[in-house]
Amino acid sequence: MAVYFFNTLNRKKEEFKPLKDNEVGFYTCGPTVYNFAHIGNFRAYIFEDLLRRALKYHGYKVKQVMNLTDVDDKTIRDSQKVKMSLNDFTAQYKKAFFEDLKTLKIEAAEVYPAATDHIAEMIELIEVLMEKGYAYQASDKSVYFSIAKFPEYGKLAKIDMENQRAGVRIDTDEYEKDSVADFALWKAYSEADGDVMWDSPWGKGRPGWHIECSAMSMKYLGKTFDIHTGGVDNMFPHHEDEIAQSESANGCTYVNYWLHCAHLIVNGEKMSKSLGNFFTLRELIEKGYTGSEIRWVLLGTHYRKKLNFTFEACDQARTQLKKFSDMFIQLNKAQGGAVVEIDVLISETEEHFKRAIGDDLNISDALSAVYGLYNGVKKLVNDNCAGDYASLAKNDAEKIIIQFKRFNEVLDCLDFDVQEEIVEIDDDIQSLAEQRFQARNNRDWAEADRLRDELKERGYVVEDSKDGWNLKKID
RNA sequence: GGCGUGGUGCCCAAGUGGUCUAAGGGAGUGGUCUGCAAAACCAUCAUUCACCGGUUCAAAUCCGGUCCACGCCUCCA
Repeated sequence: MAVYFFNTLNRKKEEFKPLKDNEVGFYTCGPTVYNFAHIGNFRAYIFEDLLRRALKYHGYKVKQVMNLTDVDDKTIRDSQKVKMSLNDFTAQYKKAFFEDLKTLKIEAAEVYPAATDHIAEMIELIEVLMEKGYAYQASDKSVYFSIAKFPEYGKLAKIDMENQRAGVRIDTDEYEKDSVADFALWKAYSEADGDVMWDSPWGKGRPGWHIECSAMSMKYLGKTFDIHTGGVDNMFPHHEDEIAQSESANGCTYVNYWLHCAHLIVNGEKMSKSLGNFFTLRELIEKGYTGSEIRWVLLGTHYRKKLNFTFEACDQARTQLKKFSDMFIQLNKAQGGAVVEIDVLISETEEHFKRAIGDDLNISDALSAVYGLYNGVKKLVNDNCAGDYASLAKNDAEKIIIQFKRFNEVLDCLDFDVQEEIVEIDDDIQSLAEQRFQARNNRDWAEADRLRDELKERGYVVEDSKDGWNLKKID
């Protein structure tokens, strides 16, 4: 089954053809480790996780590389603020990042190269650019890439440098450059960098931002590779600069497919600290949401569409995921002999799902396939088993669960091991419920309702069932 | 100023020339069940796709214009 992606390079959906038959190499711009990642960041990482799982679902072997930017203005600035070494400072956020990935069940990439471990590779690449005449050292000792030497500059972001607003980015430091848009490959050491510096053929300093991605992707994926992803904001200048550097140095296409995800907004507004709508994953977990619920929300909107994050959506996620868990609990009870025609439903929804995620990661359509199975199963059980899952044949129930697990290879939000809620309940609550049960049996409705209200006040909801009652704690 | 994206029911959200009187979810409504509830289940829920024109046998989907929202052009995913 063919896979299609919307390629930013020409703004069209294209059939995906990897360099190697069965293997896909892709590079995803990772975090700058100067703080806890926020949900906007995770929108991008979830998108990339969906990409890798969709590729695997379609039978590809994947090699994903995600960089960790552990040296730049922000990491240096903030490590100095707290008087920590750059390494110690970034180490704590790297650790936090990996913990967060686990919370959101984002699959581990094959390689997580850190910029500071690849200074030598970056220097090597800059040397090639110097030799080939694409780079120059300015009077401020920094090394810049000359975009005038790369006529295709702007092809990704569709930016025509002639028409750009002149002046906005010129500050006093930048007069050294031949052209304002030239970007730094190597930044000469300045006092503000403290003890952060490396030796290079151009003197002490540190790498520019863009060069790490070019150097590290080349090392782990080759000079040309299949897919490169990131947030839309990375399109320009970051990815444009990567293309310029890499293609100038290597003389070949850098990346075949560029995929960019749209931003996340919160309650319709851009997420920002001043609006008070800025959330890290950790804050949401503290509010009581689970990783699966947040994953479901972040996964649920197509990656090229702005995702409006709301608490309402998180609550909906809880409701939706619970529906699936409830069905799994029921399916696990199957032990009857009723055989239902399940195979067609399974193969249809499987095909639907696979086609959808292969169609530029159309998650909405894919989820409709999942609900197709869900609703189809309910209908079969209603029609053939009078709604009683216990009378369903165990073998059929297992087939259904296997298919949901198959979907879960991509979604990874469904929980198959939920037990029916057994709440630890105090004896006095238990006895209130008991008394109410007795009152009901005695048809003393007034007393029964009074006891129900009392239980409610104490935080429990009573649900009557055929042969007794259930107590549920109110959240 | 330049470039780009998007406006689909109460909310979220697919569909991008005919199977669309528009998928799916949430909420709502009606019903079954129940002493009443809750839960569960069943049913129902846009002749319409921001607006105005045009192309076409046929448009939510293509073209032009208008309005609105947003992003990038300032190392923020």
